[in-house]
Amino acid sequence: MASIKDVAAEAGVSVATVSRVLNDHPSVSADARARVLAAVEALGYRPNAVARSLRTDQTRTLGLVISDVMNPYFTTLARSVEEEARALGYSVVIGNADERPDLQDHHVRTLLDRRIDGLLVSPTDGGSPLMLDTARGGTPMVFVDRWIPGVDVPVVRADGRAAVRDLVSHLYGLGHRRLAIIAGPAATTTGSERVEAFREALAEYGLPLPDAYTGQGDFQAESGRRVTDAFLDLAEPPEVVFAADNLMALGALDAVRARGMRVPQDIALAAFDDIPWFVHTDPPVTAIAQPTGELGRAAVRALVDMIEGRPPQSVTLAAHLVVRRSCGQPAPTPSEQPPATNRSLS
Amino acid sequence: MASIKDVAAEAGVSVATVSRVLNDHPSVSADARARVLAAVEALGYRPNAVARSLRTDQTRTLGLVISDVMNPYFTTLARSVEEEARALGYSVVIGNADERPDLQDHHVRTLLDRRIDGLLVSPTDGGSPLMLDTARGGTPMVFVDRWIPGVDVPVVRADGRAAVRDLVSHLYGLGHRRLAIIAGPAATTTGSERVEAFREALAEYGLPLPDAYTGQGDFQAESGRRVTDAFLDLAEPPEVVFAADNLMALGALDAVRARGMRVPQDIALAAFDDIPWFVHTDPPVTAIAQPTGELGRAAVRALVDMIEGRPPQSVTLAAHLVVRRSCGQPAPTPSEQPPATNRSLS
DNA sequence: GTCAGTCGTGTAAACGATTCCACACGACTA
DNA sequence: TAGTCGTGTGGAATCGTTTACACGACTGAC
Repeated sequence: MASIKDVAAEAGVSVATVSRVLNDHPSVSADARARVLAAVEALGYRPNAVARSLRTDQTRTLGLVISDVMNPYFTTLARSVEEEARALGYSVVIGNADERPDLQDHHVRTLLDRRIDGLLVSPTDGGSPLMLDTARGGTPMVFVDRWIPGVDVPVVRADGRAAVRDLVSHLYGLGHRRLAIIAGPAATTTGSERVEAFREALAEYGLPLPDAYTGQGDFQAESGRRVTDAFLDLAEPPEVVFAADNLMALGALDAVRARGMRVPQDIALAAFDDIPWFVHTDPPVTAIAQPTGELGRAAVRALVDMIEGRPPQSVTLAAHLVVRRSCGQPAPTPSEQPPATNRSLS
Repeated sequence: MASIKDVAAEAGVSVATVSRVLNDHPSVSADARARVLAAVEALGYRPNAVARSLRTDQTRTLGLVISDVMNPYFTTLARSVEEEARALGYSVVIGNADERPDLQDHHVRTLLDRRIDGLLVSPTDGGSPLMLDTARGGTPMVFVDRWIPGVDVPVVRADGRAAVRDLVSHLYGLGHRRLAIIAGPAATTTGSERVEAFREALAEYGLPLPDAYTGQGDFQAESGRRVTDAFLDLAEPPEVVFAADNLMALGALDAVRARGMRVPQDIALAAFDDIPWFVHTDPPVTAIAQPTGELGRAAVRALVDMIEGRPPQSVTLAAHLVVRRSCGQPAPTPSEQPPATNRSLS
């Protein structure tokens, strides 16, 4: 593969001049510029990004460590992150932690070794030593969706508090009184916050949230299945199950179906995180939708601000309730017609 | 950030010795090794992968260019690719082409500039000049899922021919005679092959595939919606719509629902690519399942073989039909109980 | 006609690693 | 005792860039 030296030789100039042309530095004669450009064309030369990064100490690359690629929420997030980064002249390297702290650390370490310019993380846990060191250690870093308390890093996230209150109000209005939740890992902020918001909202209606009605999940489908099974085995099962993410909702749906029971007749279901498929499940699932695309874009902007020496902004956006039929109410058909299935949620 | 020089100074040895310890080269005394390791520990030193890559001319990184991150099929593929690559000591950088040839080229170029060791591609089109040059130009490359005919690059893919025949047989058995297909872009192999297989299977049953019944989609939900709408507007609409991928099936579902019609009573639906959500849609969707995970793993193995100088193997695996209720038959309930929603399809 | 300032260019020093080569030092062997 | 060999080590070149610095040629002001 042709190097800058070959181009210099071909154009009859020094490598410095070639480099100047490539980075369009002003002081290059029109003649030299033309010759270099011709040589570049002739040789099909492309600058070696590795060498360039070594010299300039910047890679124009952002790392994004997400908790689970199989989760449509994170997939949407990744997509918007890449889009915004590309618009800003950066590329993105994604690491999938699969909700495993060890894998998360693996990716963070690999990305750091690669000398990425900045890191976007949606932590799977309360923060490994590596993560904490990285945050303190000067690497530009932004938390997105989930964050780690006590660490001085900008956070871009959605606040679901109001939407959860709306959900509880909706459920209460339908006559439900025994409400259960499938929580995410307590070590994640989204895991604990959603339970907290749910508990507070219930309290406003004078409803309790007994321990038996808070199942511990891990944001993956299997755990939703397991927890729902346990709920269904109770002497007095809940009337509603609220899954703290869409994958656990899917698991819950599995568990209910496996018993030959029906949603919402036998048990109601709601989920955090709306996704296109929820429109077409049986029944369509009532969910809390996050402005995922905007979250991703805002996170990239904050990170790039940090990298380029501008003060970064933490951002909190509102989530909102989307009512469908999984909690018992007939769908308000007009609003449910043909929502743009794919992109509309972002 | 500490460099190898700092470590050398701290340990009181030369950088050469540090490097030898790091790459566990045999000829280093136990004493020197211990001192270096201690210095590494003390300084929290991590080798700079950029510098290392420049010198060794390898990045231990694979590029994966997929057609659409929002498509669960590719998401599953990406996951298995990363897993296998990690097991083999490589990392993966994903580029999402969003079914756009220009974006695909953008990612290929970026990855090449980064000097990745090898490229895994699922091409969105018939091959841009860049793609063709890259393939011929000696960069280790493997096509996965889709490929470009006439290019001498190993291909790892699934053959859906038999499964499509099974599907048509299933549909014929249910009494359906007017079958339509939402095709993918003709420039992609999966786009044209699936139509071909469908047409051949129909021929075996003496059924035609009129032009009016072959709609042109682009593997995205919106096109499925549009094509289905057109089908439904025909004087004699088809009895079955077969979508060449899961996203277009989702769009088809949208279109049908928007008219207040029902699947399968008013029109039947089947899809290529099975995904966990199809179990829970209304109705559960009959689909052709690919061994996606195995595809990803085989592709990585082929690519790494190529990179490391071993002869790579093209691989073709079989897809199979999964019957659910969207074509009219009551589900064979036992097999449909609680299939592991998330991982089982890979 | 001299001097200061531009302008375009090239030389060479980095960046942080790996690795070839030479060499010092003991321990053998002859 | 002298020569040979093996072992561990360091010096220095190298990978492909960018960029500080120096330099020669020209311009315009005095």
